[in-house]
This record gives sequence, C-alpha cells and structure tokens, in this order.
Amino acid sequence: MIRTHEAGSLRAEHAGQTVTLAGWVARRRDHGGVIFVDLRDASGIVQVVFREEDAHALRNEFCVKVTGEVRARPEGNDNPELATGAIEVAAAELAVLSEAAPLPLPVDDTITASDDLRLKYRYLDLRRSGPASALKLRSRANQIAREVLHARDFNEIETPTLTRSTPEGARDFLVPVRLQPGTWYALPQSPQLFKQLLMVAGMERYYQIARCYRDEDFRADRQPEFTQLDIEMSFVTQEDIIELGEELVSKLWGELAGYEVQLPIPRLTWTDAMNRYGSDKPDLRYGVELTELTSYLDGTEFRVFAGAIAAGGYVGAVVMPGGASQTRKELDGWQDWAKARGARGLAYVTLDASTGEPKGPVAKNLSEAHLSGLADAVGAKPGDAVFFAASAERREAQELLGAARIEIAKRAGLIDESAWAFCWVVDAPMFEKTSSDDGQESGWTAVHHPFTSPNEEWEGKFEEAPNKALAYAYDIVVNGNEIGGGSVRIHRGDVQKRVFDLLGITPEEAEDKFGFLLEAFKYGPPPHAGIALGWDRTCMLLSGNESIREVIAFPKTRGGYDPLTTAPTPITAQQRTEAGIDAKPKAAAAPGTDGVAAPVLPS
RNA sequence: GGUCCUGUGGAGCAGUUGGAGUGCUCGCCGCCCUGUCAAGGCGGAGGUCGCGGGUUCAAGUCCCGUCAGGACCGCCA
Repeated sequence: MIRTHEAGSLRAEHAGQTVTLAGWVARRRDHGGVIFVDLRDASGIVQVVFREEDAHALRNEFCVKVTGEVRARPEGNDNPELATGAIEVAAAELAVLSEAAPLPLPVDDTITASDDLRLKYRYLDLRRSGPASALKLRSRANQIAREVLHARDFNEIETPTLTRSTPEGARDFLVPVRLQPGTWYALPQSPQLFKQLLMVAGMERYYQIARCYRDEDFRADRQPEFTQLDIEMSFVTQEDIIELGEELVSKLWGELAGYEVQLPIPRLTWTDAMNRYGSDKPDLRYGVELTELTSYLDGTEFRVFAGAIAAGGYVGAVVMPGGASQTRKELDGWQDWAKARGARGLAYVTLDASTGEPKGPVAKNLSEAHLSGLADAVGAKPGDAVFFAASAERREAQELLGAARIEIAKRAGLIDESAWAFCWVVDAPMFEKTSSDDGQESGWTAVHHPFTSPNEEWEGKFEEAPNKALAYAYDIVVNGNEIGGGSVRIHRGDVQKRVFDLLGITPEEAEDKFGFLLEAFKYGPPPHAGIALGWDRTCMLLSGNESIREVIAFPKTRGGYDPLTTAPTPITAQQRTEAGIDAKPKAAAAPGTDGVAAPVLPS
C-alpha cells in the first residue's frame, strides 16, 4: 500500500504516530510561512500542515502522498466541523503523484454545477461527498438485499441481456446479429420470462440485481437502462412475497434512512386507492381524499356533470384546505394546470371564509339544494376550495382529481418531507380496455403482463366481466412512488390459454412470441410468484435525492446522450455492413439446417 | 409528439424602459503573508451574451427559427 492510514480515519488517539497518507488536495490555505492543505481521500478530510515552501506549488485536486506525524492541534485551533478536527498531520515529506489541470467545475460540496457539466466530468463530480455518498449508499443497499435473500436460501442467478423481446410493453433496444445478418437481439425489459423458466427449473428461490432496458422517453426517475431487484419464488402465495418485500424495505429503511417501518405495511385495494386518492400509487403522507358525488349530484342541470352522470360515469371532488383565499389568477392557473394534463378544465367552488357561502363560476350552475349540502358532502370548511372532475370514464376523472390532490398538497404545504408512508396496493384489475387510434374500443390488454394470475375469486370466470376481474398483483408504494410490483403467475396451461383468448392472442401468436415458455410450462411448472423492486428509484429515495441520476454512476441525459463518452455515436459503413443492419433475413430456413438454430416447438 | 423553464469569461449568478461586454461571488495566474479551515491582502488575465435570421439609429434585452440542458404530459405491461 502506498499509504498507512486513511485520511478521514485519524483521531486524537493517533497523535504521535507517523503516518503516510495519499489523496487529493481539497483546499490549500497558504500563509507564506505555514501552509494548510486539506487532504481528501474516500474516507474524508484531514488537515496537513506544511512549513516548507514545496507545498506552495500545490493546486486544487493534485494527487499527493504525504508522510508526517499526527499531532493534536494547538489550543483553540480545533475544527469541530471536521471528524478529524482535533488533530493535524505535520508534513515531513511531500510527493506529487500527479498534477491536476485547472478544474472545469469546482470540486466543492457547497457549489453545484449544471447537470450536463456534472455528467461530462462525472469523475470530478463524484469526488464530492454528496454524489459519492449516494453511490456508496447504493452499494450498501445491494449488500442488505443480498443479506436478506441469502439468509432465506435464495440463489443469485444471472440471465441473458442478449435475448428476444419481452412480449408487449415498452419499445425494445435492438442489437444486430453479425452471424445471422438481418436478425436482431433485444435487450431485456426485465428478466420476467427467464425467472419463470428458472422456477420450472426447480431453482425455487431466485433473485438478481438485473439491468433492464426500455426505449422510452426519460423522466427524473427514468433512464433507458435501469436496475431492478428481481425476485421469484416457487410454492408461495401473494402473502409470502408481501412478507419478503416487507422485510426488505424494513431492513433498507431501517439502516439507510434511520426509519423503523411499521409492519405489517397497510394495504389498500386498487379500487380503494383509486376511489380515495385517484391514484394507484397514493401518497399517504397527507389526507385530502377524493369524494364521489355521482349520486349526490344526480339530477343536476349543470351540463358538464349531468353528461358524465348520464353516461354512467363519475363526478367527484377534492377539497383544497384554505383554497378560497387564492387569487383569481391562482384559480385560473388551475385551469391551465388541468389543460396541460389533457383535461378540459377543473371546475371549482370556493367557500367564503366567514359565511361559508359557495362562490365561483360553477356555483351559479348548481341548484340551491346541491350547494347548501356541498360542504358537508365533501367535508369542506369555510375558506376551502372544492375542485370537481367529471367524466364518462370513471378512472379518467379520478386520475385528474388524484393529480389535483398532489398539487394541492404541494401548494398548501401539506407534505411532511421527513415522513415515510408505505402501503401495498393489492387486488389490481387484470385487464383494461384498449382503444385503437380512432378511439374505437378494440379489446382487452393485460394491466400487468399476460402471465399474471387471476385471483381465486376470478380464476373461473374472468371472461364474464374482464373489466372487473382482479389479479393476484401487488405494488409497494412509498410517498406516492411505486418502488416495486409483482404478481402470482399463471402456472396452468388451461388458465393461460383462456387469458390469451381474452386478450385476442391466437395460439399461433402465442407460439411465436413465447412458445419457449409455454413449452416449458408443459413439464410440471410449480406455482410461483415474484416481485421486482425499482432499484434506482429505491436508492434515490433512500439517499434523499430527487433524480435517479444521482444513484447511477454514469447516467445519461434526457436525450439518451452520455456527455462523458458522447455515446451514442454513428457507426462506420464497415460496421454497418458487418452487423448486417440492412440485410434481409433469409427466408425461413428449415429448422436446424444451414446454420439456422431450430426454434423450440411444442408438439 | 406536446406544454413550460433555462442558456452571459473556467463555475455559479445579476444585468432595470432596447442605449458601449457592465457587475457580483468563486476559481485561475503573479506577488505578500507563521495558525488557517469556504483563510486574508494587492495586482492581473480571461467573454462572438448557445447558434442563425429578423425588427430597430441601436439587441444580452424584443420577435421567429434552431441546438443543448431540465421539469411535466403523452408514452413507460
């Protein structure tokens, strides 16, 4: 080792020892006859004192080695801000291991640079303690997950990242195959099918910290490649997976957030979550629940509401405490907010702070009876504002109110930023209607994925009311963020076939898309279930960050661009030819001939 | 695909009603300085105001386009 100690580890008890340190010049304070250098390595910072001129030439971020004696600081010179603040190192020898050019961004915990600059010089950005600690936290989170899972006899198994596309879902990233020009691998959106095959293989307990790829647009919590803690178990029920999920979050939050998760974590059904919070991932740090007014407002002459009610839809409301004191401009701002989400607007009534009298443009359209009972119906007090949404589509109106609920909490300052509110959302619907581009309803699609099992109640009859059928599917939610989700899988061929039939997937299509899984399921598949935790998002929350970029070593910008490597890049004509990008795939060759792999065909 | 915000020496910002590239903090270079810790003092260098076009006597400032970064909607089982 080049050094004998780590800079941040030195304490008063080291006084008198001669140590050799290696690290970077975090800061230099040159007083002429005495020069102080804050020496930083991964463990922290210690002050080194030089009496010799040679330290004069040191500059920020030079990489240096220093030998000297640890000693207590002179009386009154302690620095309580530093863990090593009671001592300093009196330098006897200095070696410059490498010099640093003037920095393109400051390596300083107190100053932030713009995102693209930080990413271009991510290796400098990560010398700062904040960004570095986020990655270290993630490392520890990985370790905690592995400890929990290995204690339960899980196997960590790697699955391919060059594979064929997972059916349905997001757009795939594609990789050309040189050996079979014109054919393509897909990068996996998740190891879903492989982990189910591992259950057929009798592995029983599988996990993987798995990289996944989806070619969709970015968000603060979305990158094109991301990581899941992916878990699958055989011979278990939904309860077993939920119990495991609770141990994981309990250990993670206990150690990394210093928060004791109260177990069991409360559960909401998907329908309750939508009815009460207008979201399938409700933020339970505050109340502000939705109220359905479909029956209350029955018979109203206000066309917006009457139309929704007549169409068998939904009218509901959410209350903004103190919202009546908003200016006209702020209230108008809600209309723009609603329109930005694709809604026509957000009807509102304000209740006069002293009299409780309903006011606002919508109030004129409601009958005396409807107005007088409104405050009680929605639980509003004088001084509050009541926002309404109405639609023939229940879910659409509820989601608008749910989004309004979140916005209300932000604007009214109702969010306790220090709180952690966990819940499971269970009993998710199996199917939802699909509509083609012309708006015509065209059939059903799986809400989760087509291998999700109906629950016991619906297993025999989901075809009778696909819109009401419930699945053994569950999401774990914290503070309005979905951090994981999973389901019990179908393991019976007859049930799977009925699901495919409902989804309009013909046997030929099913064969073409995932024949290999159906083939496997012919050989005694065990009942199995699993869950995947969105690992970037989980680590982001644990580290108190607002973007998953902070817990990814070398993230990409919004356009899929990596400012550091400048990927993606064009390829040469030769690469293009070699990769077979423009080649037409050969006409279907006879299986097993001419170097063409034989597909696995079920009999 | 859509809406919105941002772009000014190396970094972070300010820049008023359209009136000379003006200012602030940090960094950088040189000098001074023996107890600082975001050290201090003196001096200096460094900018095609993202790019292109337009309006104007005059544009960092107003308009149009475009590029880049960010937030959100669509999308993401």
